[in-house]
Amino acid sequence: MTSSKSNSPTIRDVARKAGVSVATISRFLNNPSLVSADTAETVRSAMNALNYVPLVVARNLATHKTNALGLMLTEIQGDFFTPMLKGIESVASAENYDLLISTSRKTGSRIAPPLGKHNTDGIMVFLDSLSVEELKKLHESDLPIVLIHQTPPDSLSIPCVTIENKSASQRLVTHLIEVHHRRHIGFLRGPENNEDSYWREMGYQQALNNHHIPLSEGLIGIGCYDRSTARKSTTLMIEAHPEMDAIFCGDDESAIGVLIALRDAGKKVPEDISVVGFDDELLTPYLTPPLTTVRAPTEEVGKTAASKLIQLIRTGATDLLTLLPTQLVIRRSCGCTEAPVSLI
Amino acid sequence: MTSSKSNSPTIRDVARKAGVSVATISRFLNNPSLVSADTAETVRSAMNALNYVPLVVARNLATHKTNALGLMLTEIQGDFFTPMLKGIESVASAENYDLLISTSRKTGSRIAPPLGKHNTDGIMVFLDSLSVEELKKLHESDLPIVLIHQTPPDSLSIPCVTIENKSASQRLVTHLIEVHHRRHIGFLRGPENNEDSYWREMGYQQALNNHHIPLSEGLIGIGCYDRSTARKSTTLMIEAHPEMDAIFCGDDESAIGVLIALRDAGKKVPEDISVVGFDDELLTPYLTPPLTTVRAPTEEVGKTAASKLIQLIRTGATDLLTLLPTQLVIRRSCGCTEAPVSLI
DNA sequence: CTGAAAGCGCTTACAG
DNA sequence: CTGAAAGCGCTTACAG
Repeated sequence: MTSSKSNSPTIRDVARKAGVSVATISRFLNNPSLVSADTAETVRSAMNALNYVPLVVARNLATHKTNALGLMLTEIQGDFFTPMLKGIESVASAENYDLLISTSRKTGSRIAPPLGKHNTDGIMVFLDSLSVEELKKLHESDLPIVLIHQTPPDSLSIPCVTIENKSASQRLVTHLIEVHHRRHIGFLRGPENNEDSYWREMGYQQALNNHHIPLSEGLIGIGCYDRSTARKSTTLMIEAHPEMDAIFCGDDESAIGVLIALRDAGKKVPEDISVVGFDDELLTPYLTPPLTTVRAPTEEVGKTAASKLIQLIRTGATDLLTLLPTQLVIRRSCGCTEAPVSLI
Repeated sequence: MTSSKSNSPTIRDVARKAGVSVATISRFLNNPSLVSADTAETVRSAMNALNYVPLVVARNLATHKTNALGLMLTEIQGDFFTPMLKGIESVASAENYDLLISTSRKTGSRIAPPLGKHNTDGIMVFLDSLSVEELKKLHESDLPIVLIHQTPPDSLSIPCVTIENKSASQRLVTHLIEVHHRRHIGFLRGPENNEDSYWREMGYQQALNNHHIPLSEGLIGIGCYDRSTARKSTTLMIEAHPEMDAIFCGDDESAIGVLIALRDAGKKVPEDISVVGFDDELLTPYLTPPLTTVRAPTEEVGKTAASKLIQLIRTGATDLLTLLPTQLVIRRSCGCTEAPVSLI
């Protein structure tokens, strides 16, 4: 016989059964050291007998916490998503936070935004899933926020965790120059305003500069992190610049389009032209030839973002910028001839 | 100046500002038709002026709902995960449910289970992320549950959504027999007790039976939905059964291991031996040769599971079993010689 | 159509 | 170490 209408026992039922006050039950739940050993034992068995589970929403209302972390993204897709979420979930659950996921597509005209102070203790914002205005508004509401793969807009100082793009790109392009003696190296940009792409381009420029190779606008192609744009851009570039002997793709998806365009144009990779990418997507070892690229530590990004957010929630502060290291993955599309790698 | 300590305005603040009672605000929020047009307008502008957002936990406590759907899984990984989650998220958010994700790894000794009545209106359980006992307990607590890719244990009648495995497998094996004239067809099982694998094997048997090909235990190999187990199994099988001229892999991951084992053994695919898989993972078109397989409608599974769960929550009932259709994807590893498919 | 009031199940000063 | 009581911000019969 419980006192509530629903079949779940409440803290009151446990208190009655244990012969103590609800305050004591609450203390036992939140800070067992506050109750005597005897009482603790009584409470424990009463809880077991009733199969009691505290109702989190009641606790949340009383404490003004939600114990939930939010993750905001534009779309659930792509190779990065699974490892990133895996990283986030692992630290969230280790720290006893629920994880709330939301996609920013349809922020239509609902009264409450999908994620905010009302249902979350803090949120992670992936790429530009939120407009600057929305971000500003949330930030001004004092909601703890951590940005992922995107630095904050001008005036806002919001912590950000992302990856090291420039130096890896520079090393990769340097590899093309020094090891494979490429001099006419193209670059395929990512979408407009994409920061990863920006820094990858900076690394590319730096490598060329260091080797006194002049930049050529004609060797910079438009990309969108997608295959078909890359394919078209590549076709145009090789027509205009037949001397091009390497292409650094802003990402692996583009690299796939590039490989196809080159095949169609009768160019051999890597004999005639080197192709390298960025991201190390799962399928890159299976491409023909296997793609030389840069591995981004995406799961680590997820973990770090969640950790920083929790730190921000708990202490009110955390590092403003965390740059996670990336790593060259040399396969064959650059011109190297490794022993065949086992894919298992 | 708000009445609460936190900086967020409460329903009380809005009521004061609008010069009405909190009940009216609440009504406006939940069922605007209950308030007069005039009042509605006043309330609306008061809400806007204060930038009011209802605190969901308070509402949840009052209504005894959480407005959240839970998703329970063993691990965040694999090709299926992203599309499944995408499907789930799309219907959850369309129906205004929050989505809570939890991994069952560390159900250690915490007081509350990660997902349950206390934080969720209902949950989806993927594969065997919950023990039969846990499932039973949750089900007895009257929590709405939908199983994904797994039928309920004996006594429990819990709705389930999964895919059609048997007939697709049968068609695929029939294709090997009728089109490519294979007679010594091996099968690589998935993990013990995996239902998908069980039905795939049934389809395999059925196809053989229909063509009066005797089953041979020696042609059934052990797999675990992973590459290296499949590789080892295959090596053993072809040694013992050099006459084997086709292998139906319980899944695509295994198919990768099989292809490697066959390459190492000097067998040509598909000339000497056909290889087909199941799942249609993203990288299968890039394998050598491109893999013939079966496409599972994973995003659809996610959508359907979420829809059924919501229906169950709202009406108290839904279909006990939903079987989503699958589709053959013929590429080259079976022996077919299609025109090369553009990968864009 | 609207308001006053009780209640949802917790937590947490405040006393003792 | 423990209890009584107020409060968290909503919703919802109950009256009117």
